[in-house]
Amino acid sequence: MRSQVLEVLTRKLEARSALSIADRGTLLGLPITVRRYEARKDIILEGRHNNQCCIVIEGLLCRYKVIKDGGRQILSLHMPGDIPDLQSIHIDVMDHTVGTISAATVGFIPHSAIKQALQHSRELSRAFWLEVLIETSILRGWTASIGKRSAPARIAHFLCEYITRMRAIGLSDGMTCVMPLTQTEIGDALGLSTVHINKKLRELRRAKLVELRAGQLRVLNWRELSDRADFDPNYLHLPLLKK
Amino acid sequence: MRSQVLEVLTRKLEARSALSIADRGTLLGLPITVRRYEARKDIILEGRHNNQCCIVIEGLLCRYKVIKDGGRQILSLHMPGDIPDLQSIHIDVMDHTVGTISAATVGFIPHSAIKQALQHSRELSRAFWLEVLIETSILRGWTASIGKRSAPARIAHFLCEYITRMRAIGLSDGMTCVMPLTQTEIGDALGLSTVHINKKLRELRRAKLVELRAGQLRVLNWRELSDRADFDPNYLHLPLLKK
DNA sequence: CGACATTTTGAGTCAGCTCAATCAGTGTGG
DNA sequence: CCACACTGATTGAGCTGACTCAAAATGTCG
Repeated sequence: MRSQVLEVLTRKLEARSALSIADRGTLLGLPITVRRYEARKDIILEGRHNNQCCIVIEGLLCRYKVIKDGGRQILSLHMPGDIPDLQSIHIDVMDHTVGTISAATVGFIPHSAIKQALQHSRELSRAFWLEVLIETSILRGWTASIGKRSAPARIAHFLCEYITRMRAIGLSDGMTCVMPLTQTEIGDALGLSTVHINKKLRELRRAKLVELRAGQLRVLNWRELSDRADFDPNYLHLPLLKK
Repeated sequence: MRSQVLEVLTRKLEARSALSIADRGTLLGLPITVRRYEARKDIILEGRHNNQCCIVIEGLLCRYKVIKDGGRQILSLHMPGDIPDLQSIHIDVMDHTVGTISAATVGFIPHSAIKQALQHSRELSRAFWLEVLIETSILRGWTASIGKRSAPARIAHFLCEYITRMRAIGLSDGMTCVMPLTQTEIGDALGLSTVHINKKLRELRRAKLVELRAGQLRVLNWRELSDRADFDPNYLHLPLLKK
């Protein structure tokens, strides 16, 4: 059970990095505490200190900031295998909150254990670095999208990115996947109002590009959708994405 | 001359991390090539590979992405001591472009030399990590600002952040500093049009909060400006900023 | 079935955009 | 020293994408 949990992390890292048997062993030997969270619960609050990292086992997490008079801005989504607060190893005060979108199973690993593991393996250290750097690249993608894309393009881009990431971890066939965000949450992620999300989503639906119902996303016309989105998966730095 | 150049980096890192004499020596021994760039020139292009990191010696750099039909989004500003493309050590293809805002002096250090230095010192490695993580934190601040703040608050926040960062590296007294961005560039950074920047900037000027002329920024009423901006410097993770 | 969350739709408003000049500062050549 | 060129700042006049408010419809779950 415990090792099944760490298996998720191992698989994630191995998708991009070549780990030795020893590295694998180190990972699987990490001390981990598992907790279950309901949907829409905070896990780590902005302003708090933190002496462990959380890793998504199952479900969807997000990071967000609350802006005065402006509601909240979701900054990232985190899927199984992700470590949303890896930065807390070196930065002691959280500058944002980590919470759940859907109900989720989350593992906690003490900083001390992670630091020790990283000191013992150069390759493991590189693998963790890489995950952080790719997350940052995705964040840059979001920033550019929010800053410069029209609402329809922004929504289309979001959907393309979401399903591409889900596919990369084996949770989608590239056409269909689970999508637990409400329209309000999509708005919080894209810097748009709920009502506007709804209206533009309807247009995408009417144009037979996507379906989004009951927490299921289905892409009907990838070509056209990714075209409207100006979607280029380069920034996701995926390993062997044959497309 | 060469060591003066690396001095900028050393000072930056030492502001946040305690480096040993040996670490200092390692830094000052890094092989570096110095180049001078004119204002508004690209240094590393999106899509390219990269086998060295650039470090800002003097002047202002930025990173940006170009969005189809949407112009460009500036993703970050880089001041002396910053290493804008540190992520290229582990990610081989650039997902954005690095270029100059003002004329700038830039140093280039081969990846191989940096990797070697980081392998030899745990503290140095931590110091470089930290710089990357803080830059990411600043990026999150931008994302939230672009996504959720009104244009006036966004501009005020940008100015607060800019002068605070300049002050942290000794290039401002907290009230005045050099500000080489044109209004178009401020717009590119904030996801706003040039015209709108101009109009909202005028309001800040009329309210006697700031002056911004001839490449000089002067804050006349910090209290009110930072209040309108909802500015909380926590996310800059500055070391000993007494404020 | 009832309570609650989420989605959908309509109507009206406004922040921020585009287009189009004009003005100001700086540099260049004669 | 002046005319010209060029870049950046400013201003005015609409226009519209996205917002807010409000209500109805639909879905979910104990």
